[in-house]
Amino acid sequence: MSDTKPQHFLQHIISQDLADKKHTEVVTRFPPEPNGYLHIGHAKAICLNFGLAEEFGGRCNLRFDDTNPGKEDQEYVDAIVEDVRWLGYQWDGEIKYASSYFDTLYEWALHLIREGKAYVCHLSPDEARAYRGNLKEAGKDSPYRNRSIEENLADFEKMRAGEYDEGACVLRAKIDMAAPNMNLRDPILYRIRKMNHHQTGDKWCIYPNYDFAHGQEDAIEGITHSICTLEFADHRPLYDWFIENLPVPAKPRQYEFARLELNYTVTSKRKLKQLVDEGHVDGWNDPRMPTISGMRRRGYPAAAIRKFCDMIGVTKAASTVDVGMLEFAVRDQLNESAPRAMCVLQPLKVVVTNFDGDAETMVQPVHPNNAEMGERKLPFTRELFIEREDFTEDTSLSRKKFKRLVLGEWVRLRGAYIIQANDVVKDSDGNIIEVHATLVPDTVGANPPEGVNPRGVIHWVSATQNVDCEVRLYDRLFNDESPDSGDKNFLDALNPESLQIISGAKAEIGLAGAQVGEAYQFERAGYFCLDSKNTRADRLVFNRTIGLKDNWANKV
RNA sequence: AGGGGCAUAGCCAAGCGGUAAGGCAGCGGGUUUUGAUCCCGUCAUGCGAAGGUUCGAAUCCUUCUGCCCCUGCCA
Repeated sequence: MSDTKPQHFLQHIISQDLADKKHTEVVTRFPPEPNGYLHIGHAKAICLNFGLAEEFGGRCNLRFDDTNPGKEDQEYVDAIVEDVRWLGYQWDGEIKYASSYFDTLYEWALHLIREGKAYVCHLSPDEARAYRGNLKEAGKDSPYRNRSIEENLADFEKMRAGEYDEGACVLRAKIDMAAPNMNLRDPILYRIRKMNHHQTGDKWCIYPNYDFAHGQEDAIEGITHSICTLEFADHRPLYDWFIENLPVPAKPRQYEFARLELNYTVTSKRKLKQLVDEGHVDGWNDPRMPTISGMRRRGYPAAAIRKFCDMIGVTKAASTVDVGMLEFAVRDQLNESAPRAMCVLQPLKVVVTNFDGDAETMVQPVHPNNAEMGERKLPFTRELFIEREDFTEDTSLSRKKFKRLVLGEWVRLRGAYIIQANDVVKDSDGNIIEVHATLVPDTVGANPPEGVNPRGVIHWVSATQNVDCEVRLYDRLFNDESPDSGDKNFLDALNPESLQIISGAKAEIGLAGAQVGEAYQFERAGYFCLDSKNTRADRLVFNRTIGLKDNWANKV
């Protein structure tokens, strides 16, 4: 039995490279395309790349792979920067952009042409597809494949100068149209896009493709270990081909790992965007979204996401992780760090008939297992609120089944007195609107006298000194374990009850000072945080980040 | 003869020829002024299948099976 965490395959590779003196420093990078918001899957890549750099004393760059102006936007750049920073990572130096290497990339394209390894191809997209062949059959050479270097140089210059329309031609590498790996069938290096780029403006009308950009960007930045997801494994021979055939300053290596999939969750940018665009959720940062901004607004601590990424490991085996594991990480982190408080979601008034006079101040620790977090004061008054579901007239319920307040019996008010329910007041419809109770003297912080047996402990709040709030309870966005799979429409799996809004909740007075970004545990109810979007000075809105673990609900 | 990748418990995942780590979930019990936390115990005679090599195989060899990815001027 070992108490050290075993290393995953990338850690093994890096350890070996360092031991072999193949590298003296580890340099990684997180290279998102700014075409959408980051989600939990990206969090895995972020933790991996930044984590590896941290672990081995190296550096990690944040680099935007912005080679496709048609799909990208500054809005996404800003959101991604915020998310990475929030997750707790600091990139090395300035933020990098693939677009800042466009001049070099252009020179290298020229280099390939001069070497006779690239050519301008005027096949239409449809023709090019036909020439490419398919998985079973080899492709055939483009009729433009063997034009002279001079002709290609001139043509490429015309492309750059904007003399051709979009789609009229592309620059291709001359590799092998019969290669079993489709990526090697004369891949496209540059295509014409006459549009404004969020970083370079109107400087260019030709843009490099991913394959012609990524490895070279890595080389320019001195990346030692270029880590990407499995679907890029087929691109590695091409990645290496460019590194071999271009005067690059370094020879980075690409490694692939399996992307993260979560059950009950969709993580395709397209589908997340659809949820936002069609209004199924309240934006990219809706608390039900698996986006980093959504999880942040929901109240998931960055540390919990990091812990989760550490828990799931890194391998090359495609896997779908149980969301329960993410939820465990969230609870685990919150349990440790969240100050405790009490909040009654569905208030039922309790009148303590034998309590007269002013409020009595109860003192409770902010955290039951960490005295250093201090104490809080709770006003105990004649009129209180308890949770509607914490009271019943049904005296037949067993003590094991109902550990709360039953008419005629006792219950402990958390951090305060033990009370006995004596009577109920009902409205004309028979609904209980008030419970009359008596407190048992001298039971604050003390065991009850002989013969007084409280069934359990319930939370409460003063009816006269509290803070009103709205509470939002969330459930998983999808009812289907794999809403993404097969030919089903993922929208059909949407959970209609994923959001429940409760107004008129009453929280302990100290919560009036709650701040956005802080997490609280409402005892017996779950973990909550202020909603950053809907909270205003005169209206507190709490999101339930996640409920407490409930071992009892499914059993009895 | 397309190419690439992957198979260890319900879900992740260690293991690298010496007799199946750990986590999540589950189950049983203890503590508890949160039905939480915490603590203890339990959970693969078995590693996709079949052969083979070996004193010894999840690890090596052979064959087979299943799943994922690749035919964007996306990344």
